[in-house]
Amino acid sequence: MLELKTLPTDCSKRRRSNACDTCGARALSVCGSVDDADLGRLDAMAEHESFAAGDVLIREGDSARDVFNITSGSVRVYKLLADGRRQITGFLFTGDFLGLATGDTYVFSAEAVEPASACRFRKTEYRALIRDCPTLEATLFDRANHELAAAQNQMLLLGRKTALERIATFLLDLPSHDPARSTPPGHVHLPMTRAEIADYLGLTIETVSRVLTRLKTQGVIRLVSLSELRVEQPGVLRDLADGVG
Amino acid sequence: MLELKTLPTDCSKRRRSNACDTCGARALSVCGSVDDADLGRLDAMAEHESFAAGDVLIREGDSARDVFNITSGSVRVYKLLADGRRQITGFLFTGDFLGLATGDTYVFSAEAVEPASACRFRKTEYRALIRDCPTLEATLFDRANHELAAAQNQMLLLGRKTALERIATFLLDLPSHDPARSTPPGHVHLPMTRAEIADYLGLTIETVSRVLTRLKTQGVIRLVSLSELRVEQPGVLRDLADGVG
DNA sequence: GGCGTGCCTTGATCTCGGTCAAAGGGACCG
DNA sequence: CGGTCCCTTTGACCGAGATCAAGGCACGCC
Repeated sequence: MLELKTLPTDCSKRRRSNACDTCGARALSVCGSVDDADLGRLDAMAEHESFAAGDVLIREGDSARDVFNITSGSVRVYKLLADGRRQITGFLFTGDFLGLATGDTYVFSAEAVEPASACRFRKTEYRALIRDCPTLEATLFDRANHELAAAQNQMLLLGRKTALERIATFLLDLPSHDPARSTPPGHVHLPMTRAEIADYLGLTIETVSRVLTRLKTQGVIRLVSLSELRVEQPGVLRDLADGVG
Repeated sequence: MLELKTLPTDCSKRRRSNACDTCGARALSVCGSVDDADLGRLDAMAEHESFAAGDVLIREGDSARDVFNITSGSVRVYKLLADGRRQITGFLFTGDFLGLATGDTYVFSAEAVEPASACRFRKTEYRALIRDCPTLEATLFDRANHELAAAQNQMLLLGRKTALERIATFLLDLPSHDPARSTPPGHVHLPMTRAEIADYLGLTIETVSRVLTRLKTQGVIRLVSLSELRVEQPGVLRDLADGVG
C-alpha cells in the first residue's frame, strides 16, 4: 500500500471507468437496480476511490456534494457533541449506500473503519439518474425504510437495554450486515475497536470489555483474537439480546 | 364523544368519501404530491377514521395490511421488550405518514396520544398508487430521509446526552413537529404524559419531573399548566440541548 | 532485542439516574 | 362537596455503569 502513495498521480486512489458491469459489489448494492441501458451512464458518473483506515468520506457540516456506494471494507457514520462525545449511528459495509440525506450540508460524518473502497457520485447527477430510473428510486426507498426500521431497533437498544443486552444484540446483528464477508456461522468479525463498539452502543470502552469478558467466562462466546470471536451459545445470546431472563 | 360511541353504526368513526380535495391536512401531508388527476383515486382508497386517546392504529407483529396518514391529533410509535420496557421512537402529528416499512408484519406499534384522526389505506393499493405517481414516491422518499436524519439525532440523544440535555432538546424540537398547532413562539404544548416523555427520552417519569422542576426553578422555562409551558430563555435551553456549558 | 505506542483488560471508587415510597393536585363523579 | 382515580412531584436510598488508575499485550521501529 505504501508504494502506491509514492506514485506521482492519485490514479491509484481515484479512477474513473471502474467497469460497473464487472463490479463485484453491484449485486449487493442499489447499482443492481440500474438496468443495463443506464449502466454506461452510471459508469461515467462513478469515481472509484480507496480509503485507508481512518480516512474521511464525509465531514459533518461540509457541503453535501457527493453520495457514496461502499464497494469494500467498512465505514462508521457518527455524530459529535460540542465536547467531543461521539455517537456512532451505524456501520456500513459492502453494498451500502451513503449520503442521500436531505439538506445542502451533511448532518453526520463518515470514516473508514478499515481499508475500504467506495464509488463517489455527484449528488446532482445521481439525483438525475434516480429521476430517470424508477427501479433505482424504488430500491433506494426500500433501503431507506430498512434503515428506518434498523434505527428504531437501535433507539430501543440505546434507550432501554442494559449493557449486557446491548452487547448481545450487537454480536447477533453484526454478521448479517457484512454480506461480502462469508464467515462460518457462529463466527463474528469485529473490524472496529472497543471504542467504536462503545460509541455505537452508548457505553464506555471499559464496560464493553467487561461484558465481553463476562460472556467469555460464562462460555457464551469465545474470543479467537481481539477482532474475531465465536458464538458458542447462540440461544443464550438471543435471549440476552431480547431481555429474556 | 361518548354519544358517538353509542351510535348503532360506526359511520362516526370510519367513513369513505372524505373529500381529499378539501382536506385541511393535505397541504401538510404527502397527499399534496398526488396530482389532481389521481386525487379521485386517492379519495376512493382512503378510509377516514377517528381515534380516542389510547386507541391502537398499529400493533407490532400484526400483518402489515394498512398504511396511515395522520390528519389531526398526535400519535406515538413505540417498541416493547419482553418484560414491558418501552421505547417510544417517535411522535407523529398532522400530515405525518405511518406504516410503509418493509416486511409483511409491523415491527412497531402506534397509538393515539390524544384524540386523533387518520386516513387508512390498503398498503397494496397505496403501493400501486406510488408506482403510478412519481411525485408521490419522491416525496415519500424525501420524508424517509428526513426521518432517518431525525433518527440519527435521537440516537445521539439516547446514547450520549445527559437527562438535562435530553429534556432541553425535546422542548426545543417538539413545537417544530406539530404544523397544525399554531402556538405563539416560545409556547410548547405537551399532549403526552410524563411517562411518554420518559419513554421517548430513555428516562424515568421521576427524572423527567425533576429536570422540568430544575429548569423551572432556574427560570429557563415556566409551567403554564401540566401540558403547557413557556420557554423563557431559549438561548440557555439551546446551549443545554447541545451540551454547551 | 529493547522499547515505545496503542489498544485492551482489570480493579477501585464515584455518580447520575433509577427505584422505592409517599405526599400533593386536578378532573370527574356521585 | 367529598371521594376516588390518576398523574405528577418530591424525598431517601440504591445500583449499573462511568470515571479514574494501573497494568498487560501485541506490533512496529530503531
